[in-house]
Amino acid sequence: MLKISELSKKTGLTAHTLRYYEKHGLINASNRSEAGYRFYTDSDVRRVQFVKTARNTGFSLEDIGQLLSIRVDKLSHSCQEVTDITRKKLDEVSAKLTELQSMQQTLQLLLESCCGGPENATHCSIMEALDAGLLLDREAASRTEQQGETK
Amino acid sequence: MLKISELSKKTGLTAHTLRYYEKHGLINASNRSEAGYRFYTDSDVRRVQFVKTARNTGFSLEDIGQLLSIRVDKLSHSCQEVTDITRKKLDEVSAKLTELQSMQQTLQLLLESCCGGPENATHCSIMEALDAGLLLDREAASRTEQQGETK
DNA sequence: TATAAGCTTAGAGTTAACTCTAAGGTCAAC
DNA sequence: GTTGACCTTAGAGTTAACTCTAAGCTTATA
Ligand SMILES: [Zn+2]
Ligand SMILES: [Zn+2]
Ligand SMILES: [Zn+2]
Ligand SMILES: [Zn+2]
Repeated sequence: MLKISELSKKTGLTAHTLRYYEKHGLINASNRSEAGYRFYTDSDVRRVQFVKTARNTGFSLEDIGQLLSIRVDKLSHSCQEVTDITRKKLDEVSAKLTELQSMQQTLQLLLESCCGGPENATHCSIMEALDAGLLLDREAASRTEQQGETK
Repeated sequence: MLKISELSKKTGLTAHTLRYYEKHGLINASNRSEAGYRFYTDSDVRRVQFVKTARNTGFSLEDIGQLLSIRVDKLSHSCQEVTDITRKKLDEVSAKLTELQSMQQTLQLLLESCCGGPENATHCSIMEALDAGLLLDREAASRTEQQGETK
């Protein structure tokens, strides 16, 4: 039987977060002391670790709530339900990934185009690209910046 | 001179968002009608488009505030200031990307390991992997699932 | 027994970027 | 001259997942 601070140490989640998860129905302390202190069983600990693992995998607390419902009554739930949740999350992650990759590429091109030096920004190709709606390709940006540098 | 709804159409930002940006010091309407209606000049429009482009590139509104300060007085700012902002954002994006890629891989492995079928989830390898803290590799997960399938 | 550390609760605050509402003034058209 | 579309403001609500605070018990240690 662990007290909340002990569970906190064991899981790396703060006591605040554990109480937050409890308030939101994800976890529970099986027992309480007479004074009301939470006491966690091994089973409670495993549930918390499940939540933490799912969290690290990217699932939202709402997703995790569903996964936990399945976990406690696997006979009443199918693999398909589990994959539905997983695939939905994968799709979200993939979409976000695509968006971020596009941003990364744009930012890299911007950085490559700019001299990054201490002179004033009147010739800055990053500013120009943002002004132009990022229509410049790498070469055009580079050309523009060089004009500034060499003038 | 455009009214706010016209600027909205032109930029794809809602009138609400445009007022929000104004409240936060990013943009402004150069003129107002006697009744207080906002009127935007071409210069205002270009500034809004700059904001939108920077936003699409991933910059926060705070970043954009700094970029705008540079934009209106390029002589007092250096390319280095611009690249500092850009590199910081690139680093953030790259970090997030790494995190999401790890999630994506985990989710893909989970999906590959699970049959996704209509039978009950007592044998589900996704649930097992989450229970085990995702220590299972692809083969182990697959083996586990197959045991369930073939019994 | 007194001090400190740890526990309890309800509830407020944080973050970013919107998003929306209410209450009312303005303007063009019919 | 009255709809109806559009504009104004201040300010509240949204989202997710915490994060923290206050006020007050409890427990362990010296
Ligand atoms: Zn330069
Ligand atoms: Zn530059
Ligand atoms: Zn299965
Ligand atoms: Zn399965």
